[in-house]
Amino acid sequence: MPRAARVSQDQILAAAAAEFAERGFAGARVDRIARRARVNKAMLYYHFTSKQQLYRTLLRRSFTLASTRLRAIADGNAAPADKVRDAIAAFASLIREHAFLPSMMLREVADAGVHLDRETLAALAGVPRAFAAIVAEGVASGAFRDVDPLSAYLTIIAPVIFFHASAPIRQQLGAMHLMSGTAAADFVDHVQESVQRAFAPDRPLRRSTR
Amino acid sequence: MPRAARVSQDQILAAAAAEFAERGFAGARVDRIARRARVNKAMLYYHFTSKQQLYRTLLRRSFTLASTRLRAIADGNAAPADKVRDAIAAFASLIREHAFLPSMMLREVADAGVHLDRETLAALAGVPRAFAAIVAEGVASGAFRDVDPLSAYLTIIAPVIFFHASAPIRQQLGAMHLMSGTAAADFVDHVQESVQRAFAPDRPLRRSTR
DNA sequence: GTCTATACTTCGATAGAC
DNA sequence: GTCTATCGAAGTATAGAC
Repeated sequence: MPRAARVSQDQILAAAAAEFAERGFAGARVDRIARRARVNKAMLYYHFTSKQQLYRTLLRRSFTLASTRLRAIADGNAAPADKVRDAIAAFASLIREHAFLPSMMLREVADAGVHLDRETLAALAGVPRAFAAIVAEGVASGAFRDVDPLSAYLTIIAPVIFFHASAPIRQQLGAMHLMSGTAAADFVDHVQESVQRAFAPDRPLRRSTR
Repeated sequence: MPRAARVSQDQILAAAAAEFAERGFAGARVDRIARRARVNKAMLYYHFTSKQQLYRTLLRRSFTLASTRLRAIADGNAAPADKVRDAIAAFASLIREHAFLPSMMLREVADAGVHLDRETLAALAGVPRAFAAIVAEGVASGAFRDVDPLSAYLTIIAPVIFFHASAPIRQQLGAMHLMSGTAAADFVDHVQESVQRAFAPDRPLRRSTR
């Protein structure tokens, strides 16, 4: 692919990510995406079939990346508690790299996935699947109490996503003196610590040799 | 207010709640709201000034109700751990009564609160404020370890909202054999249990007399 | 209070020149 | 590959009869 085309495509994807995160699929305006990408609308439609395809491309890439990284952690040989710690850190890292993800995820969840095709939905499902493998391993080995893997996933991913996506509204409430602030790093620490305690078995085992 | 008007207004509010929850503010169509309410569009604009006012009215009512109930729990004389339990149960109850809330909250958080006026934002802020009072009391009395009240709130409200709002997409993933299911009651139990463990002090105190 | 009809605007997408 | 101009559909909101 020629360099110029690649540049345009990346500009469009970055602009679309920002627009979709801020406004959602229905609220996003193709004109605004083109303007933000500094290309005209016809150029956008030259590279991408439709608003929907642009949207799907963005999410599919992120889901695949998240899934790959999480699977690598799950397949490692660390203790389950450490894998969970690493998984939470991995979510936080991914969000730092793909700042549009939290907002887009909240919106797509609320939209029941209607904008996603089969392939993108499958990529999405790979994330909880990989995380659940970690939890199941920990439960089986006695490192965790008997927690439901999917519930465990949701109690972790929801706060992390929600915290990041809610930064703007929390900032606004802060400016109105209606809410105090919490730093992102402190929040991730809180989740890390809370999850370790929440998953710990009633009579903690001595860490087994591996 | 005449009975007929009241009926129309309630029909419109109920229809709007469903439409906004399914599609979000930008995706919601006034025509669809009117059709769902079985009134025509002019009737809707007779009772409500605009799509936006309808939206705000819905959320302000829910926020105020949530805030009132939570404040009642916070002001009670139960032990902090029990107040937290009651608060989580109260969130679950409110959601059962206002099924549109989880989805609308996710969307509004992603939208940074742009559709809300000052009054509605203040009502929203009352919810974490009331919950934080419970946590602060528990931390002060030694019933909880030193958790940040706002972080504590987010780690509870996010999973509860996310779980409910994600029911449709999880069901779809289940139908595609990409994810297994979890019952709502089981999930609330998981949150209850996890939070008690996450908040517990390192050396649990004997329950103090009051 | 309730309706039909429609004004006015904005959007996604495309045509066609270069 | 990139542009300007524009089409047709769909949206919010209102006018005005009853």
